[in-house]
Amino acid sequence: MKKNVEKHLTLRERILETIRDAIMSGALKPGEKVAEPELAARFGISRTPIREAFRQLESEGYLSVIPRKGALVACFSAKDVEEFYAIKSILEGYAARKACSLLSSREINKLEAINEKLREIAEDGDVRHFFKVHNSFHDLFIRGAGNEKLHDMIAGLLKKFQRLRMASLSKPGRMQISVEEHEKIIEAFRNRDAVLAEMLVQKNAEYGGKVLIDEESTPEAWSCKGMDL
Amino acid sequence: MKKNVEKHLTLRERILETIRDAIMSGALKPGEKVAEPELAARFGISRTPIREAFRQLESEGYLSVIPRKGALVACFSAKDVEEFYAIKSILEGYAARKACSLLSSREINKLEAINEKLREIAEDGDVRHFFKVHNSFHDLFIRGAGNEKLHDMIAGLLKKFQRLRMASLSKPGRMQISVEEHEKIIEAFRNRDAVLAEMLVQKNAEYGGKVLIDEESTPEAWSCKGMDL
DNA sequence: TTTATGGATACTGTATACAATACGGCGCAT
DNA sequence: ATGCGCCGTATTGTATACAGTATCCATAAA
Repeated sequence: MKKNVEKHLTLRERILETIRDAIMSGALKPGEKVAEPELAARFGISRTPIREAFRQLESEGYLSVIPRKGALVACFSAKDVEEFYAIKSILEGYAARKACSLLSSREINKLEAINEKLREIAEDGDVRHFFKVHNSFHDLFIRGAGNEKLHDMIAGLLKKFQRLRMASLSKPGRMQISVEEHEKIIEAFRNRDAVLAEMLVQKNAEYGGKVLIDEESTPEAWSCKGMDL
Repeated sequence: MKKNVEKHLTLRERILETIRDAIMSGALKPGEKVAEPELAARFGISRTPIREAFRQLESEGYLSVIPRKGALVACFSAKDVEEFYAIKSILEGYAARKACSLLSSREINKLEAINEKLREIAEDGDVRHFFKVHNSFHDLFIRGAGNEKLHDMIAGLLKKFQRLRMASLSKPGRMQISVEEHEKIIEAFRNRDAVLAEMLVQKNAEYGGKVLIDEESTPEAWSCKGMDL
């Protein structure tokens, strides 16, 4: 669309995106082995860029690389999920508190518009689309906190756990609840009630986590229970 | 000492540590170019492991790699510093709040012991030693929050900004103040006053940042003002 | 004197070749 | 039949070779 100019991506960068997308989308499943020669053959390139991409994916937490054994797609334990949502809750809550006094009314209107769109999408039941727009909602007020590093940090976390959050939003009625919660959050922003905004966002995040954890005992898609590793 | 058995580190892992240490210690200065061939020659190895280490260091934020140009040691802007300490404050504060109800009295005693040691070291004025023990103090109660991911996240952040924190602790009187603040934090832990503990830890972190930022205008060691890049 | 241009040089990006190690299967002994 | 050990194969770790591009400097023109 707009970035067609930048065709000078290195192979490493492209393969990095490709693998990361495959992991996020679930095409590569947790616990699954990812072999260099196979990928090299599949994409018709040498192992070198693939290995370098592996190193980045390892640092980002998408792969677990065991020296001289190979790379596995990272798994989540129930504890990981719990911890993730706790951290998400804290960071997003803080972002909301800060954003409360920084957001322009124009931006708050934008949030309102996004949420109305979400309401429509929720009725259609298109989870993937909902997810995308939902992200833009959170992105907007998190950016609004004026702390880039915080924004990047949250974005990185969310990306890594994308599959989980998608699963959370897929639970019946979850999308509608989300829209209503957003409504309250927007109201808090309008009233410049930082304490309330922080609290609401925290609860919102925590709820997302609970939805997943309460359903434990079912062997969720993200777990690796009983895998040999 | 205990892990001498594990001599089978890959070259990549060793070079990774070496470069990271060089950056953290300041041997490689912010903005400085890091060339692959030079390192390869210096350590008598090929470029391959070095390049892979670069990819990890890039993901960890130690290097800025510009495609087809090379790698530079990452710089900090005043905004970076500000944002860093804001995030540190939030995360450590939360850790303290959680730890408050989870720490055993045995662990609180340990904190007390560490702080007494810090008091002694502060009198000697050995900043490096103080820094090390100081880290173990924070590490203890952050682990005490029972959230591993949170601990790893904070540890990663701190590592990246190690030079800054060292600079902060080096300011005259800073070590003594730190010891006194720790004393109050321990007291809050003993009284299981989670709200107070969180507040104190937050203030403690914020203060560390202020010390650095207030001294701006002086071209600090971590800044890259006026560099060509 | 300043700027533009061209080529030499050096570095990055990628491929390939080689070395070292882990895995799996087969045979043998108990 | 089962367990142990050896060997072949496959995969990872590292080195090297080669291609493409950016940088630097010298030379020439304005």
